[in-house]
Amino acid sequence: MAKKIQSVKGTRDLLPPATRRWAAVEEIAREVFGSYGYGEIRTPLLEHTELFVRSVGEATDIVGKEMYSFDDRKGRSLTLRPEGTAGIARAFVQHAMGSSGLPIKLFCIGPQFRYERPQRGRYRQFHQIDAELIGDPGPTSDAELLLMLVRFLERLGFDELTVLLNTVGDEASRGAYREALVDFLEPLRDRLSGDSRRRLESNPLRILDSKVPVEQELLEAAPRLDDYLNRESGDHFEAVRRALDGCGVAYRIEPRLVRGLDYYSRTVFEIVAEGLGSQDAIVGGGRYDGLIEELGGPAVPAIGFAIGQDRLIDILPEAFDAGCSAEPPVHLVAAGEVDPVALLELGEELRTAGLAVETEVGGRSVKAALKRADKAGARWMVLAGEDELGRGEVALRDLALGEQIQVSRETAIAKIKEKE
RNA sequence: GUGAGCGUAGCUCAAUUGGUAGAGCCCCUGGUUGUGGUCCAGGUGGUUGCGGGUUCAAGUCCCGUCGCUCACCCCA
Repeated sequence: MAKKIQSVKGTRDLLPPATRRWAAVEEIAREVFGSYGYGEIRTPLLEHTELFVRSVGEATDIVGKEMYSFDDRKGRSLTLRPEGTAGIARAFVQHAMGSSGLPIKLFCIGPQFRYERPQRGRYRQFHQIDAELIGDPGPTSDAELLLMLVRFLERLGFDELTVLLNTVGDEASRGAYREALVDFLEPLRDRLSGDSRRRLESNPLRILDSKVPVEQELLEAAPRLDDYLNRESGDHFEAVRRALDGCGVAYRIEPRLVRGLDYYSRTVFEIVAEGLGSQDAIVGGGRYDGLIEELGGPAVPAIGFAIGQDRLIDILPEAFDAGCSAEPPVHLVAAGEVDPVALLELGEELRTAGLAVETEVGGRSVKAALKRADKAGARWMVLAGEDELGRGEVALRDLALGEQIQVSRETAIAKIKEKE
């Protein structure tokens, strides 16, 4: 036997019927996001490595150790996208999308890649649903984006999810705070973990959400970010909260929430879920006012989020499946010496009438066909034998009741439709 | 990248102190020359993840490797 080839580590096949949930989630995303004026964008899976280094940030784990990168035949360094925002921002700049008026609202559904050790809720190929609102600096946009996110999750049947909210201030505020935090932590250097010590230089804010208990204690006395917010940043956050309160969006302020990507400014947020083990973040996002300019575009502010589709689908409420299960098709079966073309034609006739039809072309016994139809949960079987075809009729069997009648094709179609 | 646990039929799992692999489900066929869900009978399906070692003998013990799972880290 030849050696079997299996899927690449950290990637997985999504098989039917599970794919129905995926498609249903995506349909609902298109519908909900569409109702807020968002248009779908599809960016390449492959980008120049440079894009992520410049946007996500050199000091981040994503760029530092998780990128799925390789050289192409001409020696150019390419990377399978590890997140969605960078590519969308790149496309915005490349196509001068701002020239047709701002803001631009976009969403993107598709796979992302990170070279990590797989575990539950973490795969090398995973899937995100991104939404980005580009070109409006106002807190009302922040609130509307979050509102849309919450509505989407509600549509899927989630009702217990809470948005964790924080602000990391604008660049000036963050700069001032960063200095204060480093001044505070520097004398305590010896008591910090290796990771945190490294971050003292590269990305001090990330130390804030360290999970090391000792560090948590040390941080109790650390300067607080909100004391360093300038007037503008403070007002912005205040306005976001007021808008969310007004719309009845539940959130919890999480002062330690900072986010792993360099490009965030001001509003940042996250949603974590129960029952997912340690990979429990299902949504992350925030404002990125400097990113587009950083990528050579105009100085245009933006805000967005990414939903982890794999994790989301993992914890979808039970009731969700009922809503996306399809009506099992009518089973069309030949009995005896029947011209296969006549069977195919009959199938087409039923489909033209709007029915879903599964044709049993296996040439096996009627008994076997019935078993299959039964297992598929079908309600109807249309049986076409020599006798029936000769008279222009079919045998219509109601599998639920076990009743069978000889009727014309038209009558059969009418009967099936009537009971649907 | 680090650590731990686990790899036996398509799936879920057995196999005693090492003694040449078995069940249930699924699938196929028949019991019904064209009739399901129950039942009965039969059948297909395995180089025990892969490679090496110890042994008279390895699914079982040892080493390596690959994969899966979980945790750390990080994040979606």
